[in-house]
Amino acid sequence: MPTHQEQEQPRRRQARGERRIAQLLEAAASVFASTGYASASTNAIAREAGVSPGTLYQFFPNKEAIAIELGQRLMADMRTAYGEALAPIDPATPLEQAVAAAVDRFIDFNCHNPVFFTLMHGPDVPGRMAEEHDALHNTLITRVENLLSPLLPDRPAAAVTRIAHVCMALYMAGLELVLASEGDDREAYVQELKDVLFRYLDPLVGDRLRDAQAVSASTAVASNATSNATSTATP
Amino acid sequence: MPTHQEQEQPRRRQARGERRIAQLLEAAASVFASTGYASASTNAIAREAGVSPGTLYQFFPNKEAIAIELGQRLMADMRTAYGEALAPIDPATPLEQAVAAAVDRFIDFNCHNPVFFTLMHGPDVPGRMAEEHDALHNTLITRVENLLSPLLPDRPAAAVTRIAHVCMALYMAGLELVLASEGDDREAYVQELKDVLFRYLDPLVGDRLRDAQAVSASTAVASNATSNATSTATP
DNA sequence: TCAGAATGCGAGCGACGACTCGTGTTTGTC
DNA sequence: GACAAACACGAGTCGTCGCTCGCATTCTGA
Repeated sequence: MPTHQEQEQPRRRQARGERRIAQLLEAAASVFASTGYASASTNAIAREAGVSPGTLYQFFPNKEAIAIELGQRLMADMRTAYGEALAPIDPATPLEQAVAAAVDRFIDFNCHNPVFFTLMHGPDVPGRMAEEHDALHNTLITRVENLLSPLLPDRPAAAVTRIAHVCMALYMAGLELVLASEGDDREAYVQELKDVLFRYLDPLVGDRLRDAQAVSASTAVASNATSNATSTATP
Repeated sequence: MPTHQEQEQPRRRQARGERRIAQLLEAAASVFASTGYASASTNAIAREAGVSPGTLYQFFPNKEAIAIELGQRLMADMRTAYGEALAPIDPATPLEQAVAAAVDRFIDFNCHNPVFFTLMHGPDVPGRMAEEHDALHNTLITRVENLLSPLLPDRPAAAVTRIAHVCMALYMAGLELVLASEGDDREAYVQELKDVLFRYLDPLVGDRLRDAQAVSASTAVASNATSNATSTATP
């Protein structure tokens, strides 16, 4: 009597199949990003990928599984892309630079993967998709908490959590503006987002890091940042 | 030859009909708020209102028209509720209080009309609904611009517009957090939102208002209603 | 070489939702 | 009371969408 495995055994995929899966996920990313999850039809995804509806269901049991798999791959990409960006909290670097660096990385990732924002922000996520959504959100919240807690040693945990939620919400709001604009406007919005986060957090951090920030404190108010646009990669 | 009116003439409504319309709009508000616009079915709205699907279509040509009418009534409500809250920019009151008052009013309205946020924020708005959506958004943006422009006389118009967009985005983000929480948490988030907006705007307003407040600014500005800020404001 | 698995197709099924239509009831007006 | 218009009903139509099924084609391993 063989082992009766009720779960689906992972059917052996050929190289062709893996290619199709990548193709389908890319198509799904495109369709999701342009029309949202709920409005995206599986037929449209299959058409975008250049295959038949039946072929799509050879690799995914249902529409939700496509979004789940896509979300997981995006999370993996994000971890490898800048997983270490949030982890180390260097108390030596001034807050303004830390915020700017974090924002730059996040924005960069989301500009290259616009689906991510759609899946994170879309309210039209049924069933198990919502769990994935929440899990992802909570992961990010926890990260921000870990980043903030050394800077806010005096606050109760609930306050730190709340501040983390506010930071996430502010970031998502700014990201929406950034993704909706282009060119110089986009860079300007990025700068505004940095300003918002920095000015929000700076008074909370208090006098702890005040001395380290003394270098660039005076330039914060009067700077007009519309001219220099060469945002080269900072080493 | 009689006047061939291709457009639908407004059929004479009885009192019963007006009551039904209000009933249906209330039901639609409930269903939209709980499930979103796209996921809401007209049958569910009719059921919520306690009427048949056919009755619903006696008063609205289609699903979109329900949302349109609902949005227009909400806008009217908002205008009467605190239409004057944004209009007068009293330069004597400190920025912090002005921001707090505006936030309190907006939050209050949205807590009593949760549909408003759904219709404003939902990405699932097809066809003509999007126009209405944009129109409403632009109206609010313009209001914020008019509020800000006297405070930012030195900035170019594009910068003021951008700042207004940022303020709106920040407000919407904060509102989402507020609506998702309850009790003390909700009040705490309201306070955070006020802090965010104030800290963002305060450095922008800069030393201009600081002087004006010390001098107890001349009330000459308060009388003009829609003066399109002639950028050469003589200090 | 060849059995069997993986891949691919696309017409079609079942469910659901926006909307209609024929019919009956209530209301305003003469 | 009579007539028309407004109101109300709910079973039914039509289109869409997620998903299936039978069958053809390609690949793998022995």
